[in-house]
Amino acid sequence: MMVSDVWKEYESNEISHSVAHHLTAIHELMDDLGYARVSDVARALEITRGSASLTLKALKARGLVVEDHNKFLKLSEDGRRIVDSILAKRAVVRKFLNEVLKLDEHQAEVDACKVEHLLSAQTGGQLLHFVHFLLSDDPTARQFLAEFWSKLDQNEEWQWPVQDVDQLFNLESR
Amino acid sequence: MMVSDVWKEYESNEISHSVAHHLTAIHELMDDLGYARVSDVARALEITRGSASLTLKALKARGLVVEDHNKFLKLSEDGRRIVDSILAKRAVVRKFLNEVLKLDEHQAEVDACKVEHLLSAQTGGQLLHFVHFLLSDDPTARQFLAEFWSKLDQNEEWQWPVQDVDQLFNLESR
DNA sequence: ATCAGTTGTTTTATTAGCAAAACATCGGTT
DNA sequence: AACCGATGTTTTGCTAATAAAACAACTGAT
Repeated sequence: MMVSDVWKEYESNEISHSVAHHLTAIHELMDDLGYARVSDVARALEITRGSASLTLKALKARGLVVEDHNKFLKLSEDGRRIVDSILAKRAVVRKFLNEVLKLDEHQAEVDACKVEHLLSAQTGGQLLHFVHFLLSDDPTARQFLAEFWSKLDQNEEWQWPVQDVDQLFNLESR
Repeated sequence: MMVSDVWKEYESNEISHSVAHHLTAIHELMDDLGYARVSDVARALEITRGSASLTLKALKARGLVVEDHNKFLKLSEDGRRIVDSILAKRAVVRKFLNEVLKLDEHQAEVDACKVEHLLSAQTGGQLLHFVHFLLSDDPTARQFLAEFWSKLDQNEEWQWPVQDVDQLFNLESR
């Protein structure tokens, strides 16, 4: 409880969803085209050039994006660091949702995209360790996954959403 | 790839972070006080009464909140369903982050709060199955967790953020 | 050289979510 | 009756993120 302490930290996120995607768009455009201009970012994100222009101006002011002598954009060192951390989290979450929880690729992609910029570095790192071990060839991990997946194929024990998750765990986890 | 297809689904979320917390605040106030008025919600969320009044008016219009003859609020059937699904996701995510990944409680609470309203029902359900089995007394699950935790205590093999997560998995998972 | 298309910017407007302040309405004290 | 405090609403203003439209500048083809 004490909900009020926690929930406002949401906004305190320095990287909004929009900013995250403007930055990653630049990164991917550099990979794909070798360059990234305002229009390229706008096209990639399917927003107007005007909107992209404004957002990118702000990102230049924040020092996350730098502009060429000819309006070519690239990520600053800080921007690159942010993109790295976002892409790493997205990849790990997507892998977990798709390859462990067996959600279809689109759903995994969408959910990963929604949360990628919200997870702390701590969380991302721990999740990476976890998924890495889980998907390794360690026999214990393999056996665990096999058992989990076979359980998945059996019946649905609860209807979602479960009313009291904590109670569900307490009743059966001992 | 085809980033543009996916990333805009973020906004298409019918339940915003703010709305999620207005609804759950009503739910918790009903539990704690037995009633929920505009002022109570505002206090719980630490926002002004004016802001809460506007948001709650919109929620009444959307049919998620209903108002007593004397300004007392409660959740509609739809509102209750939404709160149930949000709270279930929050509980499962928090449990996973805290009890499996061993993140401290505050971090787990904050991250769970950030993503609770973003995960699909599918994802929430699958994650519940996973965490439930993982924390059960199944010997395979127990052994797997024990091995994972012992690995955690050892050294950090990578520096976060990892540049290419997929490559990390490909190199070692076979 | 002109004309068309692309590009980048700016201005205006919209929406969600907040604060702040003014206002009205109760309910109880005194 | 007069006052005080709590409550609910409305109005005004702010910021982030968008669209839409107007505009200027450059590019290339003819």
